[in-house]
Amino acid sequence: MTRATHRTAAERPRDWTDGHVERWRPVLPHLDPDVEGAVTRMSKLTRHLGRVREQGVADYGLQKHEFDTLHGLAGRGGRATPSDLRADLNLAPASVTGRLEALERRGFVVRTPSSDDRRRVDVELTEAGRLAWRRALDVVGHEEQRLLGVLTPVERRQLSDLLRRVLLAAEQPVPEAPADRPRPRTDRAETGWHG
Amino acid sequence: MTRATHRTAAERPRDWTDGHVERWRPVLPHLDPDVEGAVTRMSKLTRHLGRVREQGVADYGLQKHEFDTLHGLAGRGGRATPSDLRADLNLAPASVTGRLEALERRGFVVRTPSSDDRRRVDVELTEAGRLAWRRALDVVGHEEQRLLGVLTPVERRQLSDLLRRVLLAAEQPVPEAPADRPRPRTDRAETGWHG
DNA sequence: GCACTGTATTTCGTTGCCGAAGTTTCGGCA
DNA sequence: TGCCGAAACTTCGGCAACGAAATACAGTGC
Repeated sequence: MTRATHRTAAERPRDWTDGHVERWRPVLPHLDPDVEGAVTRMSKLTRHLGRVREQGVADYGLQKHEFDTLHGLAGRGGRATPSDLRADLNLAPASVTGRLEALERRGFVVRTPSSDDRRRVDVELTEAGRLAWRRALDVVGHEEQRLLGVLTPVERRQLSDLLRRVLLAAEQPVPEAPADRPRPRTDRAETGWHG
Repeated sequence: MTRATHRTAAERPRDWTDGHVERWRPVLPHLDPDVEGAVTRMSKLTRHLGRVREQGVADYGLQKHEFDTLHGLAGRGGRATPSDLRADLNLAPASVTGRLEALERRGFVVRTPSSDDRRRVDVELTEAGRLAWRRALDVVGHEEQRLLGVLTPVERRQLSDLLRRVLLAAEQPVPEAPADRPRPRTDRAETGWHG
């Protein structure tokens, strides 16, 4: 397995991104192929998993965003506030309302005004909701497992660790605020990130 | 670099995803934390870069999708067909039409019916378009470089290589159809992928 | 008690994306 | 030549996401 990295470049199998980056080299010689390659692949993979999820959960009568919402809710033990979901799902507040409304119509969640803080709303997974989520659940994990399964456990750990270092940099709002530049509104784009 | 993995868990800095995965462990003990961690981080990072791009190019009067379209066009040397862009940008045909129309209104591209094959349309970057693209370009690469820059060159290569192996698996429509399960329509989700 | 600031959620209007259907053109084949 | 399936692009209808503003409430200071 790890032997693969010792192959010569000629015999190493190429993926779509290799071609993509190669096409760009002459136009933008200054960019690092490995940076571009890694970023492109992450984007592609994310999209791919999204599509698979979409079509996978469709067999259970759910749409991707519906499943994701149920999933987020289940991750909080079946009870959460819209704000929690907004944070977990990285969504605009308005979107959460829309999703919950649709799910409520289908009988997958119930919204009840919180009694202790009446600004809040408690969202709860119904039995039907939990069931739908459960049924669709396996399908989703399978593709991730299948893809990441081509790596050895050690490599998977490596990958996850490398990404963590990158993400830590991303979560750091401003690594080196030189203060000499006003640095235009980084407000929502950065602070909303952790949420 | 592997030195970092030898830190004790206690002193290794944690990112958002660590908390996320940890929250899920009790609910779904069967999933591999490294798979989940890697996938989550890629998704997060992709989203993050998207937001940064959004707000970065806004300073040049562009929206993310506008820039991306110009970028794709520039990557083809300034000339392409809608189909090319559809493939490169991973978009539905209808979306390409919409984007190009908006860009044409702004004078960034020109669409002319191809003369040799009159089903086709030639899309060409205007001087104004190329200029807008050029101006916004640096801003975009910077964040990628900043984030991936926390890794050493060797690590970046490693990351890219690991991802290539994963992506190769993704591009493989179905590696091992077990045939014991009917495996519902994988049609569009998989074949449309390379496009 | 009352204004004030901040937070939680919803409503509203707009936008981009997508799937499906439609139109024109191409290429092969009789 | 004339037909027919496939291809390239567009139009159409609908949906989900977003930003901004509105609503409702909590907590604080006076």
